[in-house]
Amino acid sequence: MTATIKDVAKMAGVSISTVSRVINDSKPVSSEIRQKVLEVIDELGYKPNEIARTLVTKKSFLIGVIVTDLGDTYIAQLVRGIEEVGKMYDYDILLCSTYGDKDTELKFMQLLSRKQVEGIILISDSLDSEIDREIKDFKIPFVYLNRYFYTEDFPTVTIDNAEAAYEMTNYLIKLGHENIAYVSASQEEYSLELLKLDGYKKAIAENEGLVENIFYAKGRSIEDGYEICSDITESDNDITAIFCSHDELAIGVLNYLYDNDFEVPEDISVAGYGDIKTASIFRPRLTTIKEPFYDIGAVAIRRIIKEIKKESMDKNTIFLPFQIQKRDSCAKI
Amino acid sequence: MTATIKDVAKMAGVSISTVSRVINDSKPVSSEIRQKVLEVIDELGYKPNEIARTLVTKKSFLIGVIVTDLGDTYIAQLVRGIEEVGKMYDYDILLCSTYGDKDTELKFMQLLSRKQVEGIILISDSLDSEIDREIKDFKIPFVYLNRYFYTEDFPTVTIDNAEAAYEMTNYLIKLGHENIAYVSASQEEYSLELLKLDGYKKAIAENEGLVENIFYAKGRSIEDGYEICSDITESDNDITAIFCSHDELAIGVLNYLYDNDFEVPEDISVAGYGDIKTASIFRPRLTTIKEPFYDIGAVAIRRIIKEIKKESMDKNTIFLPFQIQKRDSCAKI
DNA sequence: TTGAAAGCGCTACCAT
DNA sequence: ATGGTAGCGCTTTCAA
Repeated sequence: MTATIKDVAKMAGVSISTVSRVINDSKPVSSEIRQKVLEVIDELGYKPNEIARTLVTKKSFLIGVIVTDLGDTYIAQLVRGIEEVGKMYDYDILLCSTYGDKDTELKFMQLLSRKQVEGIILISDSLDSEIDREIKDFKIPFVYLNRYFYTEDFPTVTIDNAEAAYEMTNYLIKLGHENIAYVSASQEEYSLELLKLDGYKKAIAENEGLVENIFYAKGRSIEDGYEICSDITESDNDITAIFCSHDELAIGVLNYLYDNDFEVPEDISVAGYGDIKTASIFRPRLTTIKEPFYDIGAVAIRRIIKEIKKESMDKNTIFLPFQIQKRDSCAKI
Repeated sequence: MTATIKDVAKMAGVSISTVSRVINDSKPVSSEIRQKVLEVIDELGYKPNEIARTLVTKKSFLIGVIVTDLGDTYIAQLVRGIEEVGKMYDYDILLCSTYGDKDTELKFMQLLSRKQVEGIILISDSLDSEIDREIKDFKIPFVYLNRYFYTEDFPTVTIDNAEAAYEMTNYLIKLGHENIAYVSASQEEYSLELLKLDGYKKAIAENEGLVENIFYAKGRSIEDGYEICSDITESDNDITAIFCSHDELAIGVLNYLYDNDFEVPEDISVAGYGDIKTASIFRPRLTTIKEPFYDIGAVAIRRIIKEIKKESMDKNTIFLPFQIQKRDSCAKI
């Protein structure tokens, strides 16, 4: 079997306390003995059992991360940020995918709690009151991340969505566009869509002569964008720019335009929201709002670790800066 | 503090053994006592500490997964397969990203071993002899996954790459193409590129009158594909189809063609390899070889779990079926 | 069917 | 500076 601290102690002719001291550097040990112990450790290939260690110290150095689907590139980016910063503080990530199912979400929360994670980051599309109760019971640091809803109920990190949509709309206006369509994904309550829409409306309102052209897609997928686009091109308000509330929608729009022989940006400009990976690969490259997914993940776990270490508490919602990523899909009229 | 088995025992007026029995269903317990215990568990919100449990049972239900970068969509797909099948057997995933660094790779191997994972899946771009030694020491189930090299040294799961390239080339030939360029990523030893190239060569050789047109890109990124494409279009052998050894290269090629006013597939056909997510989103949709990444991950962890459970041993290399994914980027000449 | 107790591998406290 | 030992929360003999 694998060597334990006992084996090391025996073979080195010292007590297990001493061995513990050298591997943890917790108390002074005479250099000869330390030397000897180190040798034995090397010889035996001894590796401390972190499970046993956790049992006594209560520190698992584990953070649970529950996601809907790693296949979403923005989620993968979030997890990258979480993981990388976590590692900086010696924390490991325990990963669970729900694929949107609320029951598994809850199940994983419990599972992670039993596995003694020191914190949980939940990335999910929708809010849930059950989660609320559950997480309060655990009383471990918790952060809730998502791209679709806003909430004050949970600690979260996000960007100022209204401002972002406002700036993008203004950018389009400055480019000379007078008929700017806005494609929203839904009208649900607490939806970030509402905030984004406000930004768009505000910009339109501030510019005399401009009117709102709002379209509601069925959802927020590429297909939904594709579908709504026919409505837009067939509407009689000579639209010259389409601003979509999600990159996925924008890519659907781009695809529709491509398939129907519209030139982008010559005939029509298209802007997205998010800057998912595909946005920069696609031709034409998508002008979009860069949501700093990696950073959001990084800040989220940083927040959790701070709370674990009982350092200064951040406020519930942390806002990160965004950027208007100007690329090829938008041009002057 | 959180309730322990002791608290439950005390409050239910039974021994901890009895409580253990009811939560594990390991031995018969009279139904009244079971009832009582269950009530107390519910009241206290007791959840067994999996760490303590692991310490005695030696079963952590943890599998370590070391990846280069979750940002690669194919890796995300692999991990999805790993995670989902893992969960079916109650296994959780401990995730580590190396970003290609060999030292961290090794560090994580050790870390995971100390965290008592029951198996390790390593997804990495290159082989390493140090890993070899390390993993033999641990003697826990191990699978090595990658897209670039072949090896008999480690258990792995892959597709028949030579056959895949052979079939794709044949498909192009059947489409009427006579001057088919092949874009390879490198000429390194043990590289899968060699196998793929063999497939291409074989197909060309079997068809009288056809000649090889092989181009070597600098690497396997989108940029590399973009770059090499100018060589191809400027060569004097009237190329009508380009078969790239990676989707990323193909997308670079597509982008170059787009930027230089070539029509795909009208002027030139382009085929990829891998079927990464972007391949199906892109316009034109990329014809490519579908590597079943999700399934590869799934089979990999299945193999590990089999080994943990000491079920029948698979052979070292498991081959999965692939598919020629016919889309819009390739057409009859 | 139930309970007592040993022990998993380790840390941390108390002695010396 | 070093050793002995209790105990972390649990499972698993062994007795009763």
